[in-house]
Amino acid sequence: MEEREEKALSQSIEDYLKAVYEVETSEGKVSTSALSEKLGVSPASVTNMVKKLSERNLIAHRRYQGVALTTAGRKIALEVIRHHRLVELYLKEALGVPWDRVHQEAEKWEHVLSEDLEDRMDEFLGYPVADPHGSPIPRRDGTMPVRDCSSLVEIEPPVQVRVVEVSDHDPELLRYLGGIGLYPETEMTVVSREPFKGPIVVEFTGKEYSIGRNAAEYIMVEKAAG
Amino acid sequence: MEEREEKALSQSIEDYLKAVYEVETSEGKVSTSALSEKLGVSPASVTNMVKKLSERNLIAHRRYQGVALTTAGRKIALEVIRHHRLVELYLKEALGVPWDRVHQEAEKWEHVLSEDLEDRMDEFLGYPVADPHGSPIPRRDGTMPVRDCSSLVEIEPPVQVRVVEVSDHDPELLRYLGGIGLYPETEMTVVSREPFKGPIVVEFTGKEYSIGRNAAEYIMVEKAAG
DNA sequence: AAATAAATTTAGACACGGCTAAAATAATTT
DNA sequence: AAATTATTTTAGCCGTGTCTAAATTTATTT
Repeated sequence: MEEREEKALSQSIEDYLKAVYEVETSEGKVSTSALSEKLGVSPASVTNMVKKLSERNLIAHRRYQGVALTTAGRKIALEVIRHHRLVELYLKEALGVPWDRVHQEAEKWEHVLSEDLEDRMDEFLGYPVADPHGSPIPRRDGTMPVRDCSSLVEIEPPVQVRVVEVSDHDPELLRYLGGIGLYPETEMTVVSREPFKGPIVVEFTGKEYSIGRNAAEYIMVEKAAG
Repeated sequence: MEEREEKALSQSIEDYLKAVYEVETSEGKVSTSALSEKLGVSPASVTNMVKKLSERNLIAHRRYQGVALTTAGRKIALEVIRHHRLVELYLKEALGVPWDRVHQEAEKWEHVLSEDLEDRMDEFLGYPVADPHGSPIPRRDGTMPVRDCSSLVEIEPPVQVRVVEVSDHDPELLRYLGGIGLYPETEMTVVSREPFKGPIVVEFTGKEYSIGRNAAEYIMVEKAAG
């Protein structure tokens, strides 16, 4: 019986919380400048908003030291991400939107999806655990599936791997990978890793492909046939 | 080569233009207070916004006299309404959302639907001409299908009619009508119209129903088997 | 036609979420 | 350790879209 108001959150607030979660996950620390870059706003705007979110107890802020999500903030971030990833998969499965475009659409849809429609999409999709890029979909209870995978650049060839996830940060990369048929679930052999930051050579469906380090960095894999 | 900027319109602006269109259609004249009521904002706010829309040449405004859409404004209003109605039908057909709830969801979705997704939904639905309540869906070219129908209260019994449209302004009414199986396309006989503002008696699927004037007012029909 | 009532507009304020420029703090060089 | 650079915060401004209270115009009574 405290001040549980369940007040509607603005799209901006949802975007900030999601960004904090994502930076927290990929960088560990969440600096003002990292958020500024991620959200495409000025550092001053971030500081401004951080103050508000911290007054609302959605994040914790130590001046000049960066921010971290509170439990309440993390819950909301995960809800937004769940919406985002469910929508991505829904758009691909139900409406045939190509995987390099679902992200952009989901950025808007994630903010207008009711719980009822979330459930309907979830059911339609058969309670999926990952979006079209292989990113895990947070569960309804606000927990995130944990996985064990590593970047393709860290793999010691030769070995058999399965693609788990591909970063969706660059549509161009997605089109390239889609073009050669490399998706999550694809099983392939890592043939070699060329020296001097050369490409990683992989083989699947009978063909060999040379994948540059830049691209390989964004491909997460796990050892196949464990 | 004038000042065609294709600037993104805010959700508020879209809501105002849609409201002007709807009031224009149902009342003829569009007063500040009618918009105020429809949009749930104060009359002063309406005047304020009207000024901006009129500077943008989306509506024409004569002080103290009301507003009217310009060609540009009408085009946008119809695009928003097309989105709204396509989404309503899509939610019902693809996700099984009951017809008394699609309106509320569509109010949010209409503002985030890309042209690409509009087309995909349109195709999925087989290029429909009406939403779940029977309201006509504006065409892509910005024209509105014209129809010839009248309110059930104006019908002289006895006569055979087909339901064309049911107002979606009240979810309660929709649940009631859905409960007795009265939807657009339903064919029925208007049996009698009781005097002293009594109910209209109709018959379909072998049963008779007494429909109060209040409800009947919101049911649009056309003569069947023309 | 004058008085009253209703509708509309103006004036001024506010919350939100952005911005730039300048000040404060932290990190890195030299 | 002092100086320089980079990061973060503060201060103050702006546009959007809302509000209330007061003034104005139009409509309706009497």
